Amino acid sequence: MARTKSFDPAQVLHQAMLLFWREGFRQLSLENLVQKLGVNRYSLYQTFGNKQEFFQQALVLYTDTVFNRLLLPLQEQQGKTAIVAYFRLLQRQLQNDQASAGCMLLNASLNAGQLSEESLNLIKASLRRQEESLKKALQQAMANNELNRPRDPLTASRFLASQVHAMVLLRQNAGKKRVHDVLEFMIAELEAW
Amino acid sequence: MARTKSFDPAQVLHQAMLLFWREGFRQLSLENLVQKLGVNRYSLYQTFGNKQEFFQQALVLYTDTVFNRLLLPLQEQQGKTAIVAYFRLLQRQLQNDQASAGCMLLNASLNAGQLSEESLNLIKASLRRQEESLKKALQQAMANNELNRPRDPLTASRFLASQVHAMVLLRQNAGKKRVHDVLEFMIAELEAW
DNA sequence: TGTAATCCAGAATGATCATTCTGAAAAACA
DNA sequence: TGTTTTTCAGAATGATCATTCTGGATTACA
Repeated sequence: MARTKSFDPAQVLHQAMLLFWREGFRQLSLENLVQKLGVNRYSLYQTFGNKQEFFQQALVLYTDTVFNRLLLPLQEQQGKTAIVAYFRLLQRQLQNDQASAGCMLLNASLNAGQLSEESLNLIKASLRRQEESLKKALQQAMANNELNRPRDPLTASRFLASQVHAMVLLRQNAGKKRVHDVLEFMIAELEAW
Repeated sequence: MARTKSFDPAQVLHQAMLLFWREGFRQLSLENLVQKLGVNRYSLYQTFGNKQEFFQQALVLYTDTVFNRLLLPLQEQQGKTAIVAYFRLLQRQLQNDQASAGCMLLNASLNAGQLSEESLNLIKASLRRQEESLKKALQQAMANNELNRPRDPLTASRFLASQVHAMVLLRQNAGKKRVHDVLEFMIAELEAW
């Protein structure tokens, strides 16, 4: 009866996610998407909806496969160990080439005016989850007497989240080596907490 | 002989700088500039050149009046005192309403693809100057034995510059109070160096 | 092999953008 | 007051964008 799709939607969405991640919603034109994905314009509309909806699906995929995966050490380990493991995993991820595109969530939130309400909500929820995970680990660390001096867990978790954002931002403007050195420095500071 | 301009170019450039700072090069259309500046389209072209050149002049103005002014404590004071004074001045500046637009240089560097080579050079030079100023102050601090343990001045200066960027970025996504608390936390950490 | 559904390429549409043009209004100075 | 230069408002131009349309090509199944 029906002709089959000549492309795999999941694979195309993954490629589109990498493109949206690097170029941003507004900068990446549909013309570019058609060319770089090798998929017909109209097929993209039929499969993924309009550009906003397409971006939203890419954002969800990014959150699931990149952002949340990075948070795993904070859920699998305890206290200060978990926090250091989180930064170590970040260190490894930032050495990937695609990390030079920064964080898709942060990039998107800086261009909030272009996004749908739905996308903004997803971004906010993800960043809050990051902060919450850090706060929980910090509370454990303090309960275990793992810190040299007491710190307010809420403010400290926001501080640490900011540190992560700073490293991701640095990766967008600088080379791998500089990021590696600064992040090692940061981990050393954290070990001395 | 000639009719006089009905606007003050310096004042208009200042307003344009605030707009470019908040909206970014691409997002801010000439249509918007004409409306919000209250100056005729053609007059803008005659006075400031095309959009790229207009943006470049706004960028220079920002660097002179905002970015470099923030670096003054690092040149006027010595060692650790200078660094803390720098963060304290940052704290004050970030409480201004216009600070919710973040840093024009960082915003621009994240959309590097849209900018002229000239603008990119100005941004790079400014960020390097920030790093250099911090490094000099750190070297003084270490020479004066003001730090509890030794740190590599180059990496530490890059770390501190990243801290500043993180606070500016945070200000774009969060309210004044949260920024204030996290920055106070950061200064307390720095005092314990 | 015929048919029916879906795919696809490129053109068409309408919006927005940066830039330039045109022609009339304004104002400084003689 | 008249001349001359610049200002200014809005239209014109040409590019790019998201989205939709059209008409033929493709392919699964009967």
